[in-house]
Amino acid sequence: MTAAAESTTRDRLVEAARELFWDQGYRATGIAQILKKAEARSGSLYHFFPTKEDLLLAVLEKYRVQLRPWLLDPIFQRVTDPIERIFALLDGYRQGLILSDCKQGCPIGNLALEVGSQLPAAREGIEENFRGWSAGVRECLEEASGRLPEGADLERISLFVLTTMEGAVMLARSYQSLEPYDSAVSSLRDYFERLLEDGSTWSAPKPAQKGTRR
Amino acid sequence: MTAAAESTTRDRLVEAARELFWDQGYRATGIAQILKKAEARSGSLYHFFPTKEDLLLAVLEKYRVQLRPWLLDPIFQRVTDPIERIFALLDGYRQGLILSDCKQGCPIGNLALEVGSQLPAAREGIEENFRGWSAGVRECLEEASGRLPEGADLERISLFVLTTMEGAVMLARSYQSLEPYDSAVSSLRDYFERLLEDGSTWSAPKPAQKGTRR
DNA sequence: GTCTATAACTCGATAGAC
DNA sequence: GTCTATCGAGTTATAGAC
Repeated sequence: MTAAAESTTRDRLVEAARELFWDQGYRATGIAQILKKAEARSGSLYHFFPTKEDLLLAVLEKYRVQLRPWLLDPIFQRVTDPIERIFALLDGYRQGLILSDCKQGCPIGNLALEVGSQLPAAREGIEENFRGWSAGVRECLEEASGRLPEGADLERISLFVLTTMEGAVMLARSYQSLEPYDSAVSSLRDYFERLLEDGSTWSAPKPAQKGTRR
Repeated sequence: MTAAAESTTRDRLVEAARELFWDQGYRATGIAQILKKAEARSGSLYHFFPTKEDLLLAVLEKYRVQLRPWLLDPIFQRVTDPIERIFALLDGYRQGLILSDCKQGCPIGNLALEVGSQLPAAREGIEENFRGWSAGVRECLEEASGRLPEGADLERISLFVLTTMEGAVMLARSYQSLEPYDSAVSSLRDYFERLLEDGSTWSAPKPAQKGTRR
């Protein structure tokens, strides 16, 4: 096993499964479809993954490992203000909705509702992903803690950001519209402004997105 | 019709499908399973519903029709304060999580992520259900509008409540714990308290707030 | 590790008698 | 409107050669 970047059969299988599970869901994706996309044969797949569920676990592990380098780090590098980092993260999901015409949402959230209650090992992988995501938000909050009310429950707020994102993505997909997403983010922004106003020098909120505002 | 509700085959099929879709999801539920639970044969099912998707649409229609008499009205009757009605509604979902050991969530939310992007007719039924739910919340907000900041965007807040509920249920199931649910509801409560105690005008995010004093 | 072939089963849906 | 019988396709997974 070298550290080189050549795509192994295993990698192609996991990546193909990742994309298809995201597009169609876990059950709606057949093994045959994964094999075709990965340009592999069933013998290879079952050599690496005894069952389809094991493949799902590998997908969740990939998400977990790539969370920082692929999702958080690029945003944290581009945006410096810790609070704006949170909203930049949310804007990333907004871009995903735009690119998919509001059809694709959060891959972890999809799996959470589809298989989270039925496949215990997968549920754990999902929980780990959520914990990693909210930990990223929490770091932002800690950096901005001076501007937040003293004693603010940062863990609670970071969970609230995740809650809002997942709920908002669900509604955007269900309404086939960005409106409920923008609406929810605006509400979250409003909440943050009311939090920040409490103690602080924080001023001039950025012109977020043009949601449904009256 | 006697007072004792005699269940028609059609009703039993829809109810069996509703429960199974809620428990297991749409794809994970087989026709055979539905037939067994409903004590019916495939000839009957396909007499009423040409496809499995048509059965799903009937389930969504049932949810839509029963939303007020089964979900909203009992709560509105029991709780009078309009803001507390909203939190009583959220507490109802909490009870559902407790009863199912955090395994069952919102049946509409589940279907939204599983089939919302793939079955357009089902997506419409899901959207209708969400609209009905948030309209119920909106009525509460209108009743409490005197206590909210002037010009508050009630539509946006009602969508935010729905967003929070759906996101919170997802996290509770994923964490197998009520904690993230309670956490999110606490955050929403905090938001409402900040809105309610704000006697001044709606301070929703504005491009440039200048000299806003409270 | 990868290949082909296929087992064993379930799926949604249909046909036609009654 | 309900019954039995079943179709054809699709499913996950396996066997065994290379």
